[in-house]
Amino acid sequence: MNMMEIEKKWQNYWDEHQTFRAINNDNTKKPYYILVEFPYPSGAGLHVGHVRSYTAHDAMARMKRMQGYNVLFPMGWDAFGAPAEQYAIKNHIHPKEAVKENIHNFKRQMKTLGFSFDWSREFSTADPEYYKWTQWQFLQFYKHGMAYKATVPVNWCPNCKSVLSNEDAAGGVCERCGTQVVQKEKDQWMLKMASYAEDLLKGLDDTHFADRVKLGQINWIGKSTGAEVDFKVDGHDESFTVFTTRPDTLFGVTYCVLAPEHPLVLKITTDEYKEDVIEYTKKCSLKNEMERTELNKEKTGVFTGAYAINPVNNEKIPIYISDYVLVSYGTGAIMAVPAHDERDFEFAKKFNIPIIQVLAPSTDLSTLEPLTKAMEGDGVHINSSFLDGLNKEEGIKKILSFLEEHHIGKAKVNYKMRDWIFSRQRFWGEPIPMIYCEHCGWVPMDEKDLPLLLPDVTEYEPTDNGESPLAKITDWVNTTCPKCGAKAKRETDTMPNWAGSSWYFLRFMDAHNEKEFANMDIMKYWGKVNWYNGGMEHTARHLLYARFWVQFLYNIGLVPNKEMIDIRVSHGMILGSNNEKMSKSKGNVINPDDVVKEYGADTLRVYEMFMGDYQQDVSWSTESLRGCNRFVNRVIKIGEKLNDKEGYQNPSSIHKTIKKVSDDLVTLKFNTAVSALMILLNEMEKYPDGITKDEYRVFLTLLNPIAPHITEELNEQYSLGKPLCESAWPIYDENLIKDTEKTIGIQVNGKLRGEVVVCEDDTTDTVKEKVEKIENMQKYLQDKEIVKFIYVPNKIVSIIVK
RNA sequence: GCCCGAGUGGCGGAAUAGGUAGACGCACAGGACUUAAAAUCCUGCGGGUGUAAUAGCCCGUGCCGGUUCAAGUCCGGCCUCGGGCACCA
Repeated sequence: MNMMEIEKKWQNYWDEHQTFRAINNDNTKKPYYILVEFPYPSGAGLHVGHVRSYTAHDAMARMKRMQGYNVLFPMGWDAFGAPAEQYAIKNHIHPKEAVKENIHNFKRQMKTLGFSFDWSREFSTADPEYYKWTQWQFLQFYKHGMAYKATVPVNWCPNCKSVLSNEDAAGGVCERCGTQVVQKEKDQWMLKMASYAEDLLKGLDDTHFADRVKLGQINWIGKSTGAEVDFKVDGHDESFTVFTTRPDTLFGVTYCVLAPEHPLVLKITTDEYKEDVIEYTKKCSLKNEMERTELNKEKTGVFTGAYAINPVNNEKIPIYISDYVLVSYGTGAIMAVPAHDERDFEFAKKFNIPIIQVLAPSTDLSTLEPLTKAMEGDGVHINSSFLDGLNKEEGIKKILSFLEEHHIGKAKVNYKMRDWIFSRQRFWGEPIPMIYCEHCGWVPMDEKDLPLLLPDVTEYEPTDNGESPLAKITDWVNTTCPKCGAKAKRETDTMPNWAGSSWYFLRFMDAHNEKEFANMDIMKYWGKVNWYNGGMEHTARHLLYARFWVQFLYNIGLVPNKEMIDIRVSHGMILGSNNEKMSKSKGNVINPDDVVKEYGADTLRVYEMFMGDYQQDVSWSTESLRGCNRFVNRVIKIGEKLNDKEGYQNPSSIHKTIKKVSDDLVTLKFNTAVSALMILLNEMEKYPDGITKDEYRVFLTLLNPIAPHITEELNEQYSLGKPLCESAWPIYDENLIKDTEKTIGIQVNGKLRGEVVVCEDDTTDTVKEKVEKIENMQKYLQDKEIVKFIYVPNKIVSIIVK
C-alpha cells in the first residue's frame, strides 16, 4: 500500500466535500467548539509538539462530528512578531512576505497530517481584514477610558539606541552589542487591566480550566489582603502611605523604606544625606528590573536623615531608601518589621537597626530567645499594647478597626497584576489608531477609516531615539487631526504580540464578517469555546489577556458571555529521545515531515496519541513509533481475514471497546484509547474463522478519529459502507458490557491466596460456599476459625482467620 | 524561598469510587519461516527462592510511619527530579 497516495486521496476527498466545514447557526445540530492555539508561523515549520495537541483535538472533533455535533475546529495564524521583523531587517523584504511563505509551509504540513480544520475560516492576525477589528477594539478600550498613555521604564541600549524586551536584555546587557542596558522612561499606551484583577479572579469560577491552569492564573493575579497605613514625616507636612499584609505587627516597626523612585525621597532627605541618596538613586536607575530582583542579592540602601512617626505609638523611626522596595507595587513604601519579615530582618541586621519582637510562639515570655531569623507565621502578640495576647487573625481585625477609627489607615487589597503595557517600538504589529494633535492632544481615528494599514517600505531598523521604525516613514506619520483638521502625527508604536491573539477565537465564529468583528447571534449560537488547548507557557499571560479582553467586550455589550472559554487544557511537551527539550543545537529535533514520509501520517498520529499521558511530558522514541506502525500494518492485514458472516462474534469486547474509546477521547486519555483498540485487534486476530464485516467496520470507525486516512481507505476497499467521516459513531449497549462471570481474587489475612469465579448476582453465602470448596484454599482455612468473611461484589473476597 | 507537577519492571506507561500492581507498547531472549538477513508469526519476560515441570513461598509502586479486612491509590513526616514565579511587603 502506498500511504502517501492514500493519504493524499482522502485529504482531497475532505477538501472537495468540505467535510469539516462548520455551519453557523445550524439549529438542527448541537454546536461544539474545539480550539487549539493557532501557531506563530516560524521558519522552522511544524513541531512534533504541535502534532500532538492538534491530533488529540482533531480526534475529539472527528468523533464529535460523527456523534452528530456541529463542530467548529478552526485554524489560523498568529503572524505578528519579532522573528519575522528580524528576518525583514536582514533581508530587506517586507515581513508579510516571509510570513506568507511560512504560513504556506505550515498549512501544507497540517494538510499532510489530515487535521480536520475548517479551512474556510482561516485568517492571520496580520491580515488587514482582521487587524482592522483589533484596532477597532482598541478604540473601544480608549473610548471607555480603558486605554491611556503613561511613562514607564523600559530597557534601553544606549549603543544600539533601541528599546529591548526583557528577554533581549537578559543579564543587564544588550543581547546584540553587549552594552550595559539602562532604564529609560518612555511614553507607552497602557490598558487598565489591573482594574479587572478581581473580576479575572472571580471569573475563574465560571470556567472549567484544569487546576494547574487556574492556579497559574491565581498566582499571576497575586491578590493580597492587608492594610494601608499613613506615616507622618517628623518635622514635615509630608506623610506617606505604606501597604502591609501584617498591620497587626505595627508595634514592631523599627524603620520605614521608600522605593528609590518614590516621589517623596528628595523632599524629605536632609542636606547631610542628600549626596548619598542621589548617588544611590542614580545607581538604581542604571539597573534593570532583572538585576534588581536578582537572586540572593545582598540588601543595599541609604538613610535619608528623615524620621517617620509610627501612628500607633508615636515612636520616631528612621526612613531609608532601598531598591528592595518596588515603586510599582503597593504604595512604593513599606513599614519594616524586622522581627517578622525575612527581608526586613536581613536589612536591619546589615544596618544595625533595632529588632522588636511582637509575636511569640507562646505566651510564656520567660522562654523567649533572641530571634536568629524572622518569625513570619502566626503567634501570640507581645509588646503590642492593646493587641497583646491576641493571635494573628484577631490582631489584624482589632488593629484594622483601630486604624479606621483614628483615620490613619484602612483595609486594602493589592494585586501583583499590573496594567498591560500595550505599546511596542516595532514595525511588525498592528498600528495603534491614534493621532496626536498639538491642539487636541490624543485623538482616536475615525472608525470608518480603519484599518490603518502598515505601510510598505524596505527599511525596518529602529530609529536612533528608540522610536518604532514607523516614525521614519514621514508620509505615513504626517496626517491631519480628525477633530480640528490641523496638521497632526500618527502614533508610531504598534500593538504587542498578544493583542491579536486575545480575541481570535471570537473571530473564528464569524471569520469573514465585514460589518462587525463577529455577529452577536452567531456568537450566542456557538457559545463558549468548549475546549481550548495550548501550552502551559501561555496560561499566565495569553490566557489572562484573552479573558481580560473578553470581559471588557462583555461589559460594553459586545459578547454574550463574560467568559468565552470553558475548558482549558495543556498538553505535555515532547522532549528529544535524550530527554532534553528539542533544539537544533542539541540535534534532537524530529521533523514531522520526515516521519510522515517514512511511516505515514496515521502512524505518527497513532504514536503521538499512544506515547503517554497527554498532559505529561514524554520523550520521543523511534522504536515505539515503529511499534505503532506495526499496529497500523496489522489493521490493514486483518482485512484479508474478512469472512462473510455478520454481527459480532464477541459482542462484549466490541461494546466495551466502543465505550472505552468514546469515553477516552473526551477525557484526554488518548493513550488508553489506542491501547483498547490494540487489545481488540489482538483478540480479533485470534478468531479462528476470521472477522466479520461488522467487526471490521466498527473497528475502523473507532480508530478513524486517530488514524483517519487508512481507516477510510480500508472501509472503501472492502465495501463496508459509506465513508466513515459521513457515518455515525457507534453506540454501546450497557447490557452487553456487563460480565456475567468474573474471576476475582481471594485474600486471607490481607494476602492474596487464590481466585474464584463469581456470577453477577452471587450472594456472600454462595461465594463463601464456592471458596470453601476450592482445594487450594484448604490449607489456609482448615483448622482455622473464620473471624470475618468479606465479599465485595465482583471485586474481591477477603477472609480473616484465626 | 514560594507555588505547581511527577517518582510504578531494562524503557514509555496501565490500574473508574482503596479491591488479583505491571494492561498496552518498546527493548530483550528463545523458537518458527528463510540458503541467509529483514519483515512476519509463536512463546517467555519485576526481583528472589524453589520445582523435573506445575505449584508453592518471600519481597516489590522514591523513603519512614499511620488508618484499613485490604493502600500505587487515603492521612502525617521526609527525599529526589522537572516546571513556573521570584525582594509583591
